[in-house]
Amino acid sequence: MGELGDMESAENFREVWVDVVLPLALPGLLTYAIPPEIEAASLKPGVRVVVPLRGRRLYTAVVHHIHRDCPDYKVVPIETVLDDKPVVPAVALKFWDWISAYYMCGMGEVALAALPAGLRLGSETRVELVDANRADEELKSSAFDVVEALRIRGSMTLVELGKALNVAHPAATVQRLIDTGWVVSSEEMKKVAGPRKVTMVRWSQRAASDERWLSEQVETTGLRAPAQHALLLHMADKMDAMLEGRTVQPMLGAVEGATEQQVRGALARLVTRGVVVKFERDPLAAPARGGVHPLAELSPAQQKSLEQVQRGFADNKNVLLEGVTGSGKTEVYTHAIDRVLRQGQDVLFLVPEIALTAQLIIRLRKFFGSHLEVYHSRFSTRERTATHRRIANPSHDGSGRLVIGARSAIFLPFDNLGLVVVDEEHDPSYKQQDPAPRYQARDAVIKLAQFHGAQVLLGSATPSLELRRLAQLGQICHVQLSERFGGAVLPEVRIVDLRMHYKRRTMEGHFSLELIDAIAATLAEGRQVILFQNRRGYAPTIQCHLCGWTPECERCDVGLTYHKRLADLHCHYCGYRKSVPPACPRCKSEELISKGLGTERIVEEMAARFPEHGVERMDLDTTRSPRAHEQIIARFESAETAILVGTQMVTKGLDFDGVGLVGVLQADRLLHFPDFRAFERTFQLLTQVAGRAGRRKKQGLVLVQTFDPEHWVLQHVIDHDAETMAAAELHERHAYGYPPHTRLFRLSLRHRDPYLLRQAAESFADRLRGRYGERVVGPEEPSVPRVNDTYIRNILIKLERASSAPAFKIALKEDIAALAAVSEWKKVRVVIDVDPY
DNA sequence: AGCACGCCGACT
DNA sequence: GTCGGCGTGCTC
Repeated sequence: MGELGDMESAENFREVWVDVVLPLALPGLLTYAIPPEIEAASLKPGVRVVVPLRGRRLYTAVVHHIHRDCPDYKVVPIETVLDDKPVVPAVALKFWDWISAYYMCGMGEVALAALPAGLRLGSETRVELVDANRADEELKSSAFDVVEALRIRGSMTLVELGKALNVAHPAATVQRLIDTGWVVSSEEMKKVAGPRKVTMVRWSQRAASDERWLSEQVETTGLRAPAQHALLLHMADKMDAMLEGRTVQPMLGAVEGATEQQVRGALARLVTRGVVVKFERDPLAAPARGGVHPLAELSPAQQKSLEQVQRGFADNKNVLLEGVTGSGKTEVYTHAIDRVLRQGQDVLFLVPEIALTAQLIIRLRKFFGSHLEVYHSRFSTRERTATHRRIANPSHDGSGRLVIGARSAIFLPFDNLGLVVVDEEHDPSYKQQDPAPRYQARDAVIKLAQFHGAQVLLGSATPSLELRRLAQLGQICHVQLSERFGGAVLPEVRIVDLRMHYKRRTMEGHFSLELIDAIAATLAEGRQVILFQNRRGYAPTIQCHLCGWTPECERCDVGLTYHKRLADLHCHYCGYRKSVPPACPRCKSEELISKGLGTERIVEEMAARFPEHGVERMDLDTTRSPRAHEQIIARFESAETAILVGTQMVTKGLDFDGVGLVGVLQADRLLHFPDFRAFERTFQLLTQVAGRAGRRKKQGLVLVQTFDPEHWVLQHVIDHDAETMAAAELHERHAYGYPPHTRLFRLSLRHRDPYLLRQAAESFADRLRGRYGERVVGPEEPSVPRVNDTYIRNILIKLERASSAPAFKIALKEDIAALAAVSEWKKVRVVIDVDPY
């Protein structure tokens, strides 16, 4: 840059301001001044800066843009610039803007979802005494404790003080001490978690290449040095077990029969002998590149689908791949992915829940090896930060990366995205429910891909009506893969009429004899059974046999769920728990019986009925620990478990040949769910779970128990007729003005006072009705009208797709502001959910 | 997210 | 009567 340029920037610094995104639930951006020592040119959008907030505390913020609009308030300068290179690339920042506008949430909320905690560290307040010898008689006890602690420890952070004194909020006391000149405080940034270094070991070159020499070494060591011997065996064992030829292992703290000291000594000697090599590295760094298998060969049907997909992409269209369960969509994905990776572009592979995809990850790792990254919010901060950093930097060899992740992976800092795959596109977990941004990752990713000039491949055996409609309109390309791979046939679906079985008394507990017989027959054939019930726990509740009393949550308007194993009652809304009372609190009867059916109870009934077979449960309660899910699947795969009982979890990702029968205990629970998507969802769940039965040549059987055997949705499940089902449901939705023909906005109003809330909600709905007429529904009482002592009323607005959403949103914000302008309603919270689920 | 200002219970 | 509980509001 020439002299003139320099002069210009020097001239400008006083009148340039920077707007930043703070990762906090703030409504908008905050404006800061640029101090003379910071070059305005270094403040590129997407770069992180440290800024003070409220005079003291420091926060990490992301530069949004630089501008010349002089704010009409006093601005504070930013503290420091953290990055040379944007942590959020320009495309990603544009995507943040879009999410914030579309889903009507603050940019800070987007940043909170998008940045792993390791990239948004703030400061801590550190305090120290001004004069350690000052007389302390005048101090009262809380302040005295602080001073005493500081005398012992020198200086402490507020958090440390809180822990040491066992006080939740030491800040007030400390502030008084600052005001009276006892202590001084300073802000220091929390330490940034640097790359972790762990000592790893691997075979020396000689040991790795000369197997005979190595086994000699192992043998001779055995005689006189048991610790070295054990270590060598351990290493041999571990390294053989490792995937894809990774030849490293962390140095192990404990080898059987040896102390850590002994292991260290033994290791040192093995290094001296030239058998193993020690080195340091970050265990989270991308694994060394391993042997990569060639892609699986496609069946003619798959090959044809792939070609159609590629043609759709060539037409610049996103593609919906509708493939029946077991048709091998994954193989089609891998070929499409491979092509993009070879072009040096990144691929994002979205899955509904990463925990359920161990099988998928193993398969993909086989093909893509070190190019594969996995990202999920269940991973530690450190892991997520490391992945974020790797994605923000180009790969070493210039090839594309494949990231498999759950919905939050859409916020990774891709700079050169070529393809997004959305597997099981219909799955409701793509929609984030609670903290804002309440985004639908499947929809958002279409926008993201558009910003990148990338394509989207959406796959499902039971496509959502949203995508079917887009396909009908020709806005996406619809590819069908209707043949099960390897010539397998779709299972036979049979409806079991519970009314008839109850009338004829051919029920055993919650099982019809028809289902019991089918289970027995399947087990006798040596095949396995999956039982589906959409309710975890033992039974929904307990009830007094005499007076009908049922326990309810004190803070929510909802019955408590009975968990037998823990012998207590849980509120699934606020987390409240209490133990089962010994007698009915109303009539003192001791006859409290459990009512209803959950997975826990089914397991109990099955174990009693088929004691010689393994029965296991898979639901939210049994998969809390990180590896539990994999282990349950492994036991099922090895046939150790003969009967697997579960919730939605058993409907996806279980691809085993041994399953001969799938039983659905209460289909009515799904059909009568109070939601406009209940029928669509029922069809999807039943079709998905049915797809677990009978792969390969042998046809599987699906039994669906219901009180409503003629229901049209069930009829379509029997016929495997997604097309007709969709047409009928689309027609219904059109008649009642529901998505996908309209867009929905759900306004959830919340307040502690039910009377006040009702008035505010009525008035607000009337105001909206004045503007939008019949499009406004409600206010309605939700199925759980009170959660945690806060009452809720919902208002739904059904907006035609043709009308302008941006204009609507502006008007809506005005209406909300008008509500808040009424003083007694100021405290009514309005939560907006765009495209609610 | 913090931290401050503001209304109701257990203590000098 | 005060100390202090955490319930809502604001942060450039």
